[in-house]
Amino acid sequence: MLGRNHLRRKAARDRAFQCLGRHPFRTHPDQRHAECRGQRKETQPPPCAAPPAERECRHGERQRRQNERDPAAPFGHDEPGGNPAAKADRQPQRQLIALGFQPPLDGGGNPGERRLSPARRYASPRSKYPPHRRSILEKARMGATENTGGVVTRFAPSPTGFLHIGGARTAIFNWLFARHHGGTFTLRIEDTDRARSTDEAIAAILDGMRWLGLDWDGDEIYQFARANRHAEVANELLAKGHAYRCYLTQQELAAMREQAQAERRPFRVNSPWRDRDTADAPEGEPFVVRLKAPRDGETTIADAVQGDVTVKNEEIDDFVMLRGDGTPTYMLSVVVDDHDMGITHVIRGDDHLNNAFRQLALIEAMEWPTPVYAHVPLIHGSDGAKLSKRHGALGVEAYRDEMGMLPEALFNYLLRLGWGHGDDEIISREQAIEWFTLDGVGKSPARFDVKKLENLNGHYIRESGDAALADIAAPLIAAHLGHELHEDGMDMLQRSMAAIKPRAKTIHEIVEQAMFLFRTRPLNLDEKAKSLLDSDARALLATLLPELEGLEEWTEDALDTAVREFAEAQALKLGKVAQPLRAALTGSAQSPGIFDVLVLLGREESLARIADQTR
RNA sequence: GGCCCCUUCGUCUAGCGGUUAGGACGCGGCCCUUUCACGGCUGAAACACGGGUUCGAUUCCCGUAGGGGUCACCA
Repeated sequence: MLGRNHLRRKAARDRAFQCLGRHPFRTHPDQRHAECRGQRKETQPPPCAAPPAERECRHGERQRRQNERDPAAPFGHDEPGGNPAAKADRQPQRQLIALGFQPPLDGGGNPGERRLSPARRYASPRSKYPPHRRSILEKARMGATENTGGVVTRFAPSPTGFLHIGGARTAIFNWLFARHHGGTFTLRIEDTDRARSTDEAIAAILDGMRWLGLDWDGDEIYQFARANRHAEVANELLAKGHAYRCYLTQQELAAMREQAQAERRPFRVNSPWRDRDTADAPEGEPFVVRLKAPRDGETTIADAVQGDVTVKNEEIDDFVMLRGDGTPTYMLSVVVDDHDMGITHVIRGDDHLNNAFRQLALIEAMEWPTPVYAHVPLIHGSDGAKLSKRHGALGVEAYRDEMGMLPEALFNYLLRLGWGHGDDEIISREQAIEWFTLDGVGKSPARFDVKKLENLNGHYIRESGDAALADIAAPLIAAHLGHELHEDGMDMLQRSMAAIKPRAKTIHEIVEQAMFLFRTRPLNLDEKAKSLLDSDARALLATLLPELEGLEEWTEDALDTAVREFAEAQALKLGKVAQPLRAALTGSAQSPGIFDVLVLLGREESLARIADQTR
């Protein structure tokens, strides 16, 4: 798996870092121009080929800024404070962000269908600031970015469902990468699909993020709120001749598609409007705005995970940027937002790899700097099929609520799924931040393995504090009992954790195993407990009972001694006494150590439960 | 179907031209033991296949097979 892939990936990474001017070893300026990410071949000279004086090479531009800051800066932590010149250089970007927060387009979307509350379009649910103040906040936030490690990542879920396991892992990778480099991790809600986006999904995603401890910098950004800005870019492209109005109808498109299929050749939108004179445009007819994607040559992306990926430009179609109703499509929105937010590293699912080429065409048309791409392989179900909503892809809250997982466990498991650091398995959040780099990410898809997750969860349960576990378990126990736990109940639950923890892989197992503490007499015995308590056993307990009643102190040591001496006197193995005792005390054949049980239950309750079984 | 990507134990992975191919989960055995766990020891278990390159390929190159992704006025 490694070998060639590894080397290719490494080469791609090296190049990527060179373009950012931050490669740890090869920092000679001339070398950095040799190969650039996402360069186009043949159609035009490589972006860095021309001397910067004649042609503004954006890579050179970024390069120069970098050098101005600190030519000898070490990798990754090179711009605290920045320098005024560099700062001024980036100013325009931040103003774009500010501009972006305007009311959406008039008539955009379909008003009747809108399911988001108006406020939601402008601000996060927790933001108490009206739209007009957001720009100020944004400026402050982006200003903060200047003082970090220069790395800016984003997690960009679309709120059409819960935060599923694949999205959670993408979020973790983005978060880790930003934190590792002392950079900025942003969250952007891609709610441009008005029909499918819901407030519930947004709440679930934010909730899941917080539960996993993935804190994002600044307020989350709502993409739909920036529709005006997206349209603005499309119009700019139109003005520059990099885009065109396409009057092709859905029917015409469908016909073209069918024909291509009939002739058994790949379908690609080949709009007659691409090169038509604007004067020919039909008056008042609806149109979409398409990007004029390059048609000759090929494009190579130096992906930080996948290595060099090359696609012929003829494969890239003139995708739609503005719909018939004037609203922006996802393809436009991501690129504009990523640019305006200053995203340096786009870490996302493999399924976007093909999109990256389209997006790159747009980026190049705008002459914007290219981010580093890192496309991580998808997670598959245990049977190797793609994880989908109806196929085992649960929301993270299901892992918490239905499967009883701890966030630490899910975090650790997801981190290890598709990423490795030598033989390390148990990795704390802190350790992960220290270790996480993109070259640890594998290229092949991983299968989800619940058993391993559970094992990890067991580990983190054992590591957890008794009070914390009791707090998580208490409401679940209360739900079973039908009433809240009293103070002494909570106390007993917490004290029982030391004995229960090593036996549980999930929170539900903790609850299950703690239930015996709260059952009321006379206990219901399960099948195994019943067979344990045959008449001999009951007689034995009857003999043992006065011994225990006579004990001066009810401690583990005292009980241990008493029961062992009793067993010896009866010429029985300890197990012969302990098992009936366990059945009588817990109603089950398995429980924590019997002396733990006796102590936890207390003298009165223990003796009463034993007595119940001797009658 | 076109294009793109992937392929080491059942699963997650280590491996960076010479290794008895390592670890973890799971599975089997043993030990510990009052049950169940925890813990300790231990066993079975993998380089998809075929060609090259090389003194030597799990590792580099090319095919084949299998798997995945993507081909919207969805994101």
